[in-house]
Amino acid sequence: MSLPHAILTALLEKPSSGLELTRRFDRSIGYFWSATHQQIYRELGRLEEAGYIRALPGDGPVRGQRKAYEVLPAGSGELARWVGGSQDPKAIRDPLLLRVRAAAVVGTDGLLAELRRHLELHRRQLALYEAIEERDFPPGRDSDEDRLRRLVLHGGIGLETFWLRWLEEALEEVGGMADLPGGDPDAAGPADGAGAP
Amino acid sequence: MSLPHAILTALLEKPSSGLELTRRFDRSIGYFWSATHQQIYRELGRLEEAGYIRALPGDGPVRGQRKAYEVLPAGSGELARWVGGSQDPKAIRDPLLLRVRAAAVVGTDGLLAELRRHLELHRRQLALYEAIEERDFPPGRDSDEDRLRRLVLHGGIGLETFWLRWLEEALEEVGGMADLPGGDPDAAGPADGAGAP
DNA sequence: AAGTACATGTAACAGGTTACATGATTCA
DNA sequence: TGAATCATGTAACCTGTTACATGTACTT
Repeated sequence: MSLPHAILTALLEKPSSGLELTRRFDRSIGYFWSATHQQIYRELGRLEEAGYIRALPGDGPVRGQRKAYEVLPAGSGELARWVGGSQDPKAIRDPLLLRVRAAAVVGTDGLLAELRRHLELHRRQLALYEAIEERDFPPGRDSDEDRLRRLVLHGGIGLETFWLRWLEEALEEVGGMADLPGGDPDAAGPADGAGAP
Repeated sequence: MSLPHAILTALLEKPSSGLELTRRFDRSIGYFWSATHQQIYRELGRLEEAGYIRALPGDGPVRGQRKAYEVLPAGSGELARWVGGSQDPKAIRDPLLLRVRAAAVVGTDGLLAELRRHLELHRRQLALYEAIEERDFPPGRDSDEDRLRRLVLHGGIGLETFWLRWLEEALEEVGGMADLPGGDPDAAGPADGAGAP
């Protein structure tokens, strides 16, 4: 239940049409909650029906034509409720960690190159976030709003930094293995791997 | 497309029934790829039909009765292919970061308590991972399989550590704000927040 | 008049979540 | 025999993804 709230946030920052939102979900907000244009149009319809947003007047309901939305009081109310509510953090669900675990049973063939590729991708993403911080949050300006948005950006920076460190450790470990082919069942470690308490 | 591979990995580590798998997805593998029992049974059916796994002989197709599966050669082949393949890292999609960003426009009411709650949850999770490392990976044992599994665990430890640090920063920032009520549009920062290059 | 970019949608499907249903086994 | 537990499954729904469809505005 986060996409509607992501859209409400984006529209509060600036009333927009579906396509403008789509563009902003390719950067900005999209760095922390991505969405395709199909999702956005579907959700705009629902939000309008729920009375959270409305189409700005002056636009007939024509198909190929721009239609901009703004948030209604009920919408910002719902958003504020959501911000202050309680939501457990979601469990980790990462394919790369899973692949390393699978490599322990079927071998690391091809894994090293993939780890190097990910390292490079995360380096670029980190550089991007750091450039944004320098550009959008120069020292001196620090309204509460700015501080909160910089805090979010620091989340992104921290996550990318984590991945860089982990990938460096992974490259060292996997690089030192002689391409361990199909996992030898008799040599396997604890049956349940990183198991339970 | 990761759930089938998570199941193949779990079954290669130890042939199991659906319920046993469900239990192991509540810990162990589940720390990095969670799944409910409904997902698991659905996927077991598909994997069997695809010829990747088979039910261990000796079990009639009775409803309420235990049915254990093992991985066939085609299954470990598919898993090895998947490990060595190419998959881009997924973009960040985190509700808590999104909520902080929303707080910049609708106010931080209720946020502080939620941040504290998350801090406590992540502390516990980190302690759990550290206990597992101590228990399952004592110094001395270091087969390639063990090193890979410990590497995965270090991923979990690194992620939890990141969250702890970020939440501490967040508590300091948000704690210093006088509960900033509804966002004042005129005082808002850059229209697109942490924007684009 | 044709092509391209802009803009809004529909349809079909896969993966994940929640609620419920059914049968077998054990034990009081 | 009735309740609790183990075990497997069905159904409905929501979110996210991919492919495609339709219409407008601008340029050449």
